[in-house]
Amino acid sequence: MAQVKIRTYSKEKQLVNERRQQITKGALHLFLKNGYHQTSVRQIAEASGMSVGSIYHYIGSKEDILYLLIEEGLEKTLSSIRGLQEIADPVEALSKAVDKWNRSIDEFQDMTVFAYQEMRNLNHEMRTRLQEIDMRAAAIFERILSEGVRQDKFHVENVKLFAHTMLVLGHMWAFRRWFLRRHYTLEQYIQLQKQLILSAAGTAKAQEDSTPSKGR
Amino acid sequence: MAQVKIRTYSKEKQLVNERRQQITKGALHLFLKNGYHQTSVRQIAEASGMSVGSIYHYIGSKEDILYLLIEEGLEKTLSSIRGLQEIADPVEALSKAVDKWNRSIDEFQDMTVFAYQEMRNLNHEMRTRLQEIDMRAAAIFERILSEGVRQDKFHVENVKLFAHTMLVLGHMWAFRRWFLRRHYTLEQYIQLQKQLILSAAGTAKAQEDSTPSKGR
Amino acid sequence: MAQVKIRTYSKEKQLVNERRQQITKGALHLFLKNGYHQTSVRQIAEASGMSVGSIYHYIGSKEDILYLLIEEGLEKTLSSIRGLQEIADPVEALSKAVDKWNRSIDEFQDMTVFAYQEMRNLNHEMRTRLQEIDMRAAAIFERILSEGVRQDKFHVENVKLFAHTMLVLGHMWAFRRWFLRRHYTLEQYIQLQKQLILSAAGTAKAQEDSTPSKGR
Amino acid sequence: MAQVKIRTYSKEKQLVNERRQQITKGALHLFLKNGYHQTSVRQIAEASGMSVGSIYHYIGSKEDILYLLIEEGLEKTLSSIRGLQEIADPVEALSKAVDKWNRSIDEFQDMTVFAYQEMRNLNHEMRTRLQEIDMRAAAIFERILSEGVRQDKFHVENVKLFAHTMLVLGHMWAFRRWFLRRHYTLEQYIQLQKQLILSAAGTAKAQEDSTPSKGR
DNA sequence: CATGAATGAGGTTTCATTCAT
DNA sequence: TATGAATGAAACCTCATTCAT
Repeated sequence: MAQVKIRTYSKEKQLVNERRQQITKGALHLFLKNGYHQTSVRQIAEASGMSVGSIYHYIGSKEDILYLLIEEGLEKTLSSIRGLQEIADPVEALSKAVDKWNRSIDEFQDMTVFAYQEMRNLNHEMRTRLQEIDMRAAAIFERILSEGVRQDKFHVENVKLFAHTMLVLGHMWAFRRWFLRRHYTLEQYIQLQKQLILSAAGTAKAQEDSTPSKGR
Repeated sequence: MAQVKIRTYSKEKQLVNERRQQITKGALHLFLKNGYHQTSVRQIAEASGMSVGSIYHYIGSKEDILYLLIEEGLEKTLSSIRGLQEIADPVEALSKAVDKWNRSIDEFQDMTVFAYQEMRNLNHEMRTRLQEIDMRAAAIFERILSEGVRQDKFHVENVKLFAHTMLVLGHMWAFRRWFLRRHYTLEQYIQLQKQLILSAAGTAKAQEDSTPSKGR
Repeated sequence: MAQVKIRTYSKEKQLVNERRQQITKGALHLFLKNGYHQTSVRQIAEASGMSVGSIYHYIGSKEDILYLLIEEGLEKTLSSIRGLQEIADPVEALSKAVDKWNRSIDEFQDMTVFAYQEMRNLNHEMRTRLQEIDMRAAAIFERILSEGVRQDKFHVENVKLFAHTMLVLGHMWAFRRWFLRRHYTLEQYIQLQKQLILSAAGTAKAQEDSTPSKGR
Repeated sequence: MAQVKIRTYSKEKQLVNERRQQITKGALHLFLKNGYHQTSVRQIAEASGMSVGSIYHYIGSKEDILYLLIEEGLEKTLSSIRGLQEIADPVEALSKAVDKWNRSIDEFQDMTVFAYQEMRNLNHEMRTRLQEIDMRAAAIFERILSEGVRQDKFHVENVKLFAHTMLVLGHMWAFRRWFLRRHYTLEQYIQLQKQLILSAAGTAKAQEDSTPSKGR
């Protein structure tokens, strides 16, 4: 749970945050386009309108940039499903969760794929910290599912695994886009995954839902 | 569908294949452990008992090694589920497919994760070629599912997507092992995913299966 | 003989001296531990509780800090033997001089070694200025020796060289400590060098001195 | 006593030695003129007619170059006094030893000063290894002195320290050349140090020697 | 007087690939 | 066929110094 410490020579928190934003903003496009290793710090400097020296004034290493970028991406993705566990009806909550989650992944699809690919370049501590963010997303799904099970609306044997599976089915939209985009629109994908998830959760809703749309 | 052409200065097909095997075998461990970019051709040469010069005699670039390695890995993973579409009973076939697929992923988990992470370093043609292999795996699931739907054993709206989802749920065991291994054994995972898939497929079997085991 | 001029933007001599003291005090430990080149101005700023900007307010360059530091060190080392030429008996004076000199070197051994190693990084003028300090130490020995020769107590052909040799034999305790400390205590070293010097100076005292102690 | 291992990608010992010679030869002038830190590997590459890449084919780091250079210098300096302990007459042997040693130092004076200054930039193992070479020189002096003491020609209380002192008095000619060259020729210096050493060694020879020459 | 953000040249080292042997 | 020496561009990162505030 301990925060990842990133070296900076500045003591002004405000400025540090600003500049780091500037750096990650500049790096984002380059990283997504060319990958972490194929992007040089000089390029990042140029793209973010700073000098190389200044960059190292606010971060300790190139790795730190990668970390900050992914962290920010995960947090953003996560924020879309915050508060969904407050919805009273579990079926509705789950349905909305799938919806929001998939749209969020769609919005940050590049980032999502990127995270899968480049997280290996982070040290253990950083990776652990990012996995924690991931687990916070799972926890939201988990609570919805648990409530549904308690209300006997869902029949899910292992809530934790089910939650993670939902997470991954969202990610799938991003990392298998080379296939999915050829066959489905986001709307269709959401619709279909919703059915799959609800029916796997053993709810009657799944059947009703399946009639209208006709996939492709 | 066109084959990826890899440069070689040798004309003896037999020898070329042998040497390429030798190269990928040497590279495998290094790539999995340190990643593609962190592995140098010199290291690969050492590990495979060849000289750097010889390596470039049989391949055209470092990228080619990456390609060969992943291709081989995917083929191996795929081969575990070959022939399953021959099974008459779709429910049994699907159940077996999930079983085999997950065990196969488990066996090649490093390779699976690696493929997710490093495929970005391949050029378009190579990536396309590897995706085709992937689709062949999906096709097997697809045929099983289609047959089940035809026999009215499964109620799956979109067979293609369902097949891909099954693929990904297998991969998930590899790329989320940091989480899954802490909570489940492979057996438990297979059991639980089988239930999820069968129940999502709308088969009665799912309910029966769920009663005995109690997850964790 | 001209003083080395060091740039400052301040006109208050008092303050300049104070701040320079502060700087060299902060730099001392770092320079001795990590060397001149391996120490950054930022580190010095931190260690001396000043900002980088302030440092450059009172000195002109990093080189200046090196100069001030060594100058101060040499002056301190020198001050231990000041006034010894006043002693009437040349034999006693010489003996005391060796004693004091070696103890002084021992006290500032890190500084002594450091001066040998890093003086090369100073410009010609600075180096010359520091060599003058060195010669003042030699001059003290020289006067003692000359007086001894005049009184026919010493038989030294070249007084100047002998004086410098005495200086160096003191330094030796510092820059060969990796060897000397393994075999001798400071007391033993002083005792033995005293004998060597007195006997080289052709005094009878040397023989007497050599009998009691048995070195090691 | 263990050899310092220096990385190389070549297995041909002959070639490695040749190229390392080439490197150190190129570095020598630059190091002596500008110092270790002020010399870049790029400069060394140019000076030695190799590419930067090639340099790193034969050494592991810049530090290694420094080590090789100093080692070679010390060995050369040492070789001048090899075999002197074979001389039967200790007085003659010692006299010759001082002579040879000082001339050797004179020949390699830049290297000698350089070694004093830059050895701090080597790691512990390397430094230790170089000190061993130093001790081999001392051992030669030691054996001569011991033999003289056995024959009652010398009266030296601590032979080991005396030997080291002789070493240092030689070095002194190099690192105090800024002073010594102004006042003495090498011949004079040798003459005077010979007297000092012989008289400190308590031999009658010293007195005889002192009469003819008149120093300056 | 005091600060510390900003700079950009330059440091060491690595590496995929070629080519003469 | 096989070798591995050679290359040189480019990687990440540091640092003394300045100057606007």
